[in-house]
Amino acid sequence: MSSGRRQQEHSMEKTYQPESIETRWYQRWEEDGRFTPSGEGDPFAIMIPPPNVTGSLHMGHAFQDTIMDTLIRWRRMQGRNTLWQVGTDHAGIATQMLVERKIAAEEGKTRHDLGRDAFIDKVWEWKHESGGHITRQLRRMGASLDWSRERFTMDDGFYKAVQEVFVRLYEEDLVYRGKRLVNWDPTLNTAISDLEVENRDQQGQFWHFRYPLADGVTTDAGLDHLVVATTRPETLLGDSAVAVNPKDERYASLVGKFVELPLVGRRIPIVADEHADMDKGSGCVKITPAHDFNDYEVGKRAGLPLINVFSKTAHILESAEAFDIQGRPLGDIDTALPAAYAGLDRFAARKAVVADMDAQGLLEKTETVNNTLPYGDRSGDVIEPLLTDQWFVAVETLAKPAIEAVENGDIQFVPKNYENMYFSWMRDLQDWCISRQLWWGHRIPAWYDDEGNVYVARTEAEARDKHGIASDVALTQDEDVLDTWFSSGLWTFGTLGWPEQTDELKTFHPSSVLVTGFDIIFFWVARMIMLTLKFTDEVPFKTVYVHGLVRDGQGQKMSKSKGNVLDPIDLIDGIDLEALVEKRTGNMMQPQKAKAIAKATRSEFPDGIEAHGTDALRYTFLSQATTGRDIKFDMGRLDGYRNFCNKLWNASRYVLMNTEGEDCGRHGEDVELSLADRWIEARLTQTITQVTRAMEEFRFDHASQALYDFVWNEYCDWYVELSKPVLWDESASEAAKRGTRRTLVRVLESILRLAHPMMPYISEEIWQRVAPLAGTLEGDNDSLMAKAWPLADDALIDQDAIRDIEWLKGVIVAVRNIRAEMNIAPGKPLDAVLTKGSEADRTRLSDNRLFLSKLAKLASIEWLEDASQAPLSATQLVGEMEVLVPMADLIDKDAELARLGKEIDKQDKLIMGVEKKLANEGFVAKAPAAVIDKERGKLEEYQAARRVLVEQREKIAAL
RNA sequence: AGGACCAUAGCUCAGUUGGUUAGAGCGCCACGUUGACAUCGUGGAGGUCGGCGGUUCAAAUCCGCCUGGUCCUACCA
Repeated sequence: MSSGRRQQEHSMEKTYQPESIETRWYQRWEEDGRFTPSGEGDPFAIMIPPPNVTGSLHMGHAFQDTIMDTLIRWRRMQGRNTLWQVGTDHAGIATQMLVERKIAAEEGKTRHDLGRDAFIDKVWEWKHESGGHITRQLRRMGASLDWSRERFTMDDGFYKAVQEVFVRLYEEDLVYRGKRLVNWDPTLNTAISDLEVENRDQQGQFWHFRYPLADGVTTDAGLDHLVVATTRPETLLGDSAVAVNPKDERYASLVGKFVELPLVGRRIPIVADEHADMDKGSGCVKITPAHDFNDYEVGKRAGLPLINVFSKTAHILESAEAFDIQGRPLGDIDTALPAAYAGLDRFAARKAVVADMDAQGLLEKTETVNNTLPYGDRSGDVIEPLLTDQWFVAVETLAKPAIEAVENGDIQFVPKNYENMYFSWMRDLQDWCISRQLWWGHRIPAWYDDEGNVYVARTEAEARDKHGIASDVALTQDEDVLDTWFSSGLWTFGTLGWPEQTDELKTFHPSSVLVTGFDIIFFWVARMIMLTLKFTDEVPFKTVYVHGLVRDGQGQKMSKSKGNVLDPIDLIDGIDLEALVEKRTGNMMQPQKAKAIAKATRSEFPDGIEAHGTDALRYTFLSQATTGRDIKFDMGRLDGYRNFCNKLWNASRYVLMNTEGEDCGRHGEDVELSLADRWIEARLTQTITQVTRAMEEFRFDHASQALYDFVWNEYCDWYVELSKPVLWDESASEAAKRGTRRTLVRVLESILRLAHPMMPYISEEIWQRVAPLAGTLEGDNDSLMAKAWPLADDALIDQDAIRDIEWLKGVIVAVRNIRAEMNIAPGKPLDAVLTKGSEADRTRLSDNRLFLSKLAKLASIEWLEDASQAPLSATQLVGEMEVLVPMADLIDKDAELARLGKEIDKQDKLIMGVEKKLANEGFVAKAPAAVIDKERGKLEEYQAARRVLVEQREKIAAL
């Protein structure tokens, strides 16, 4: 039998020590192949949003992975054929930049120094070196991912899938190439998508320029010029018109006339276009179709030439380039630019243009305005709209079914309001620019001959074959790579072997749930839906669970520059203060902030961060996982759930100490179940129902809360205490002891099952010790992971037991209250008397005498038939019944009178409230009978309580 | 400018279809080392549910307006 792995310490540490068990269990599960699909049951699949291959785990990942793992473990226990697909993303720009920085630092070289092939080799090298980092961290989180199926968005299979999709889209005219205005990052020298642009507010200058009218024309007001305003004077060089609103009578006579473009001397027309806003400035606007998205549209409508004046690095060209709206070069336009500007970068050119306009008396005025500027979210550089050759996906036909899939409920968002966000974006979708001028990524499968003809095919050979191109004709492949989201858009089916029709694809697609952040709905979710519907005729997933951002305790976004980043691994393992400060201040982009960050860190974490263990971290995330809103990570809760782990651990210690080596009735021996036994089974059943329902509704906060309450407030606080008198009292029968041991063990075993999806490590560790006693361990290598999720059997809900225990608790709490109020030592044995109760109360007393005296620390407890015989006592009410602790000599008369007065006032208020309600005719006439009865019941209850207090007051006053 | 979400105890948050004496954890106060646990136990204090108005017999809950906050989209020539 016991292979070394089965052997365990039989004694448990006094406090829970997560670090000693977590890694061990993860390795064991992985070795035993417990993360692979069982092949039985209904399929349940989650595809992990692939993290950047060279990244490291941040709080957002940890949160997201906890939710996915909880869902996966839960469904696995329910007997589903469960796949959690793992993989990483090549993350084009991010990874390329990272490696570029690395070789700049280490070798002082740029990627151009190395050349494309050598550079890409370096990236692969880096991938192999660092790619395991995040997957190791995922393992620390306990994520039960199927590592045997790990994928990468640039592995061979994905390469095939990407080529296939691109080629098929091209063949259906859904991918096209064209010279279009795109968001251009002059630092990275690549196009980026709208989504990668971050708009930032700032103050800018607003220059008003005079554009002289040509041919001696004057305005109605008699001026020889028009005034246009701009925040980007350098684009003047590329103006191809001035627009006025067609309804603007001031300029009606000028439409069709010309202005002479200052500095350049080009004659440009005055056109009428709705884009010009009559109420803004002069009502005239300069039109630069090659450098502004709105102007591009005006240019399209008015048939204007596109005049590009920028290089790819946003420097002024020696002479401009002119194209028509289709991107064809135009020969008949004067493209000369003033030599003085050639080679200036855009900001220097701006200064120069302003200065020159001013010098010529053409600068009417300068204002300071607030405006927003587009920045590249990777480079931080100002984005320039630039005319370049790019590949696009025509999204209109793809968007339609993608919208319908959500409309008709094939895909559901949780929470639902994100559907609106999705619709509003999808209804107004621009064609998706998918080419990037990068080296790291899927190279576009298009080849060109010397004449510039393009051939799209899966391989060069196929291109030659298909188009009959002789082998002596040189073909060169497109230099560009595809947007990372193009390949990750294929994630749900690409990971399952598409384009092959694999068994996995048939079994696990569509996947069940996508767990993702709202910030990625446009980037990823929408594109996945479009591409997946197109190529599989299936939705990629049935449910999208959208979670919020993990922020710090103050609600700030976590960022390196703010110095408020928490590393999930540090929360698990702990970190000392110096290491934490170093981590937060080392290697900063803005070193001047280091001092303040170090100070803030020292004050927030004077002793560093203690180890909390993975389960406590997971539980914290789950308890804070309110759907769809950001979470402020609460260190206090993390401590609290670490304590919860310890509580569970110690309750288990108690159970083991009292059951190991004892008869727990696991072979069907006779048992006698106590009231407490029946009660805890009933409450367990209710808890199973609650937790299961919460999981079904994705309310992990409710699930974790229900379990926490049950474990701490019911099982530990009451049931364990109630088990002690039975186990430790000599008079209890063997059958009763056996019944209690069996219940202790069985309920704990069920608790561990309920806890497992949320807290996999501690539950497994304890389960291994408890399962033999419960008789649920099957074989040496058994695991809680493989056990069934508990089913609620409503027949076990014994309402009488629940009522009786509530009564018992009531009496015990009443005595404790008396102790506290009278300032009596907790350990001092008291005599108690019950009176004014019903027959049922009397029976309960005789049935529970033992429990009452033990838990309330009573020397005696008696039933008094005639309440008028009661000695002077401290009194508490349990329903109608009074709990009395005789104590004539101990009462502080004045203090007690004051206290009773306050209590009576309190009851008076309650009584008045209810009486008022009942006196309200509208209420009596319209409220449902049940509500009215309830109010009447309350009234009686309050009045009874008041009577007791008044009697008591009279007695004491008479002393 | 349009839209979304949020505002409940000192802090972080629950509060299902309107009917509770409005809850939990942490923190705070008092007492306490009884044989699972001081990462603990017992008891307690603390909220006019952001403001105003409306619907209703009844509003933390539904509606409108306002204030404050977070975010998204668009625009800023």
